[in-house]
Amino acid sequence: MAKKLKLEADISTEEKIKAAATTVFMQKGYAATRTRDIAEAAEINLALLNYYFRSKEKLFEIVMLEKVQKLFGLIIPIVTDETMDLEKKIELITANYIDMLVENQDLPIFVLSEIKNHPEKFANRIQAGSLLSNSSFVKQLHEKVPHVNPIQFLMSVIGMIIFPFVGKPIFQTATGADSTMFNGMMEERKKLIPIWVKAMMAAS
Amino acid sequence: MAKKLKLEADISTEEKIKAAATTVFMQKGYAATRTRDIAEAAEINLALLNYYFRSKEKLFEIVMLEKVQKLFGLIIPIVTDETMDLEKKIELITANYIDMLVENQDLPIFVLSEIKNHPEKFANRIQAGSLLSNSSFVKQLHEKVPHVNPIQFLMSVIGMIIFPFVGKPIFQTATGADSTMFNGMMEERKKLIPIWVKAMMAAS
DNA sequence: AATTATTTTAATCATTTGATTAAAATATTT
DNA sequence: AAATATTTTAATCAAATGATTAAAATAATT
Repeated sequence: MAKKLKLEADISTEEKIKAAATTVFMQKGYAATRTRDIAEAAEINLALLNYYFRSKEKLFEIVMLEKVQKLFGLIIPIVTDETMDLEKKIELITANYIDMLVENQDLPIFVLSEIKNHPEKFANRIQAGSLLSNSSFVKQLHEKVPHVNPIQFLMSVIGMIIFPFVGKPIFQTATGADSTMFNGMMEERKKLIPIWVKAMMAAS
Repeated sequence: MAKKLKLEADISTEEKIKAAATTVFMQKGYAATRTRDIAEAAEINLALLNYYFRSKEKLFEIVMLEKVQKLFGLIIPIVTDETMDLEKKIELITANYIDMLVENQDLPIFVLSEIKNHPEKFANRIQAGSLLSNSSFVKQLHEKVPHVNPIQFLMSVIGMIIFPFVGKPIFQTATGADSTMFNGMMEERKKLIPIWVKAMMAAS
């Protein structure tokens, strides 16, 4: 066997396990994942997983927090920006989200489903909620359309962006679209959704 | 113990197990569900579950097919209707879906997540796809807005309707809304979404 | 009422699974 | 090079889990 410098080995082994855990957890969900699946994917002995991460649950929490961050972190700096105008924010949220989701298509269903299965652990810990509610984005929406609850728009925009990825198994078989076609449609949505949202605001 | 007529016992016990299985599967998902959880919820001996349904997987398939039917069955008769006009269809789909989802809030995340976890078993078996693609609803969309892929509208409408329920754990903590407030917002969406979709079509 | 068929139970299996332990291998420090 | 610390492995545990079996209880039929 080849010699390994300590630090390199440390990072490499630990990261290898975490990367494998990320892959397997995202694909199968927490409950259906066996620690042996992760060990096999990481090409390490099962005991090493517990040596580095103590338990399946602890390892999962690390993966999960990273994915929650990835799913919700994107939107916070945009909606809280005090200088950008409303329409620009909508364009940016749409484009950034779709770009990220095209590269991480399993992310939304994984995160939303695991939050639902472990609400006591994650639901409260996500303060994206209060950040959003008090954001300048919500204020701008309220100024533009005072008689509609801004959350109604927020749900719709996020829904239009995220839902195609959540419902992909359906739409895919529904339309016989391959991945290239699906991604092409998502690309098209970066233009469509901002146009639509502006029309929605004007109509309300 | 009270006497039981054979047929009554049959239906009652079998239905009791199926009802309990539905509850537990919907709440925890397939992988996290233990057959003992179901037996306990149904107040029956564990062996009875296997006596009536052979295996956890067979029982799950029965529950799952019913739920898939519930989630997708609603939309088919409307979108395939050859006489109803486009705007009426949008109103009806929205109202019917929201009414049903308010009563079955866990349905979308359960079905979509399980389909994702067992694609080989369910994804292809759902022919809602081809029905949709060739529906008069899609034709009507294409006539009204020829230069936009009708599936783009479909994804948006379904997304606006379903996503609030999928993302409920987020929006709930996000807004501090209780269930009554959430349901009230869903009620409001029955009016908002058709207005919005009409505006979207006019703007495209 | 006696016999047969159906339903239910208690006990138990064989696997799977998360985790631990003690020893071996490797790296680091002295 | 010797001593010490860290990393990795093989073997194993205890608990959980899906499923089965044989017997008991109940219902239906003759």
